[in-house]
Amino acid sequence: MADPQHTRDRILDAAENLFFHEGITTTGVDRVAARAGVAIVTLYKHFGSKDNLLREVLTRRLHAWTRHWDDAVAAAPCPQERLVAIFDAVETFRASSGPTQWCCFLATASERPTPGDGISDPVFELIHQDTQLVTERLAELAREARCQDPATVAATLLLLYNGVLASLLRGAPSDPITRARVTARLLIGSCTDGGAPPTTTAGSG
Amino acid sequence: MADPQHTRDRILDAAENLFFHEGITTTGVDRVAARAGVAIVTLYKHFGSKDNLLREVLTRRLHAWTRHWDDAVAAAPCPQERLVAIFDAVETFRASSGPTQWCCFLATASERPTPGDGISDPVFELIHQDTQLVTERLAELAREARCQDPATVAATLLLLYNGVLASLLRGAPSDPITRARVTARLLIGSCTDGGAPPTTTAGSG
DNA sequence: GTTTCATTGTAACGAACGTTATACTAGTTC
DNA sequence: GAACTAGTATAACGTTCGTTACAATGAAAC
Repeated sequence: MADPQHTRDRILDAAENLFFHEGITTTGVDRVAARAGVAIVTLYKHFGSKDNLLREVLTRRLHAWTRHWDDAVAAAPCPQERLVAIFDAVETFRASSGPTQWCCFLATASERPTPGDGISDPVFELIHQDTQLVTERLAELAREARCQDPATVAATLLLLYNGVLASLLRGAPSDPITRARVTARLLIGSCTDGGAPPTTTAGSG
Repeated sequence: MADPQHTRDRILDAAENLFFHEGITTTGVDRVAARAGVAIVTLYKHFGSKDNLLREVLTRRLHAWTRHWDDAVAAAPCPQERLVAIFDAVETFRASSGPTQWCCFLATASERPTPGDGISDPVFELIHQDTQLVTERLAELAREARCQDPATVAATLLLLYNGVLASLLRGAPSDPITRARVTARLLIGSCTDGGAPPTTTAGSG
C-alpha cells in the first residue's frame, strides 16, 4: 500500500462525483472520505481544507476538459468542423468522467456567494478562467474558419455551449449535444464566405 | 401594522434574493428573516420549514415567469416573433425581479441531491414542472408558426433558452439574450415555409 | 531494529444551522 | 376589558459539519 498519488486521486474522484452529483455544500467531508475509502485525517493531510479540495477538483477538471477539447479539435476534418468540435468534446468528456450530471463550474458558481468588492476568491478565479478559456479559444477557431464576424460566432457558440450544459442538468431537450451541433453548423454555414454550406448535416454523431 | 400577506411577501422576497444569490444551502433561515425584517419565529409561523419556504418561492416564481411569458407572447406581432418572445420575457422578468442572477430552478437542481428511486421530492416536481411548461409551450408556438418540424424547433429554442440562463450566471457571452434572439430568428427563418431563409436546411439530427 | 512515511480510528471542539418553546407586546374586535 | 391576532425577543435543543489532537498500525529504508 501507501501510494500517496493513488490516494490523492481516489479522493479527488470521490469529491468530484459527490460534489457535482449532490451539491457541494450538501456533501460533507466525511462522505467524501468514506466514498474514497480513506480516513478523514488522510483527506486533510492531502488537501488541508474542503475549499482547497474543491479548488483542486476544479483545477484537475479544467485540465481534463482542455485536453478533451484539444483532441476533438485535432480530430476535426476542416476549420468549420473544428469550431463544432467543442460539442464532440462535451460528449467524450461526459462519457469518460462518469455520471457527473453537469458543468462543475456553473454548479459551483450557483452555490457560492458572489465575492463582494475587491475580495478575490480563488475558486471564482477558476470559474472565470474556464469561461475565458472557452471564449478565447472559440474566437480563435472562428477566425481560422474565416467567419465574417468571428466574435459574434464565438459568442453564439458559447451560448450554445452553455445551453448544452444547462440542458444536461435539466434533462431537456433530450439530446442537446446533437441539437447544438446542428444549430452551430447552420450558423457557421450562414456566415462563412467560402462555402455553400453542406445541405445535409447528418454529421459525425 | 399586522398585515400577514405583506409579511409573507416580504419573507418570500428576501428568500428569493438570498437563495439565488448566495446559494440555498449556504443561506441560513436567520439571514432570510433578518433580510425580511421579521423574527425567525414569524417565518416559521408562515412557512413551517425552510424546505417549504423554498417550495413556495419556486411556486411563486413559476407563476410570475409564466405571466411574463404570456405578456411577451401577447405583445409579439406575428407567429414567428411569438416564438422568439421567450427571450423578451427573460429580459423583462429579470428587470422586474431584481438582481437574481440566474434561473432558480436550475440552481436548485444543481444544489439538491437527486432523489433516489421512487422517492418523490416536491421541489424536484416543481423543477420538472417548469421544464415541462417551457417545452410544451414552445412546441405549441412552433406549430402555430407553421414550422416544418415543430418539435425540433422547440428543442432548439429550449437549448437557446437554457443557454441564456447559464450565460447569465457565467457572465459570458456578454449579451446572451440578443444573441439568442438573432440565432432563434435565423433558425425559424430557415425552417418555415413563408420566409426566404438562407439556403441551408437544418437536418433533423 | 530503529526510523520514516502513509494511513487509520477515535474522540472531541466550536461553530452554524434548522427548529421549537416560552413569555411578551401592540393593535383589532366585540 | 376580554379575546383574538400578528408579530417580537430570548433562549435553548439536537444535529451536522469542518477541523484538529492523540495514539496507534504497518510497510519500506537504511
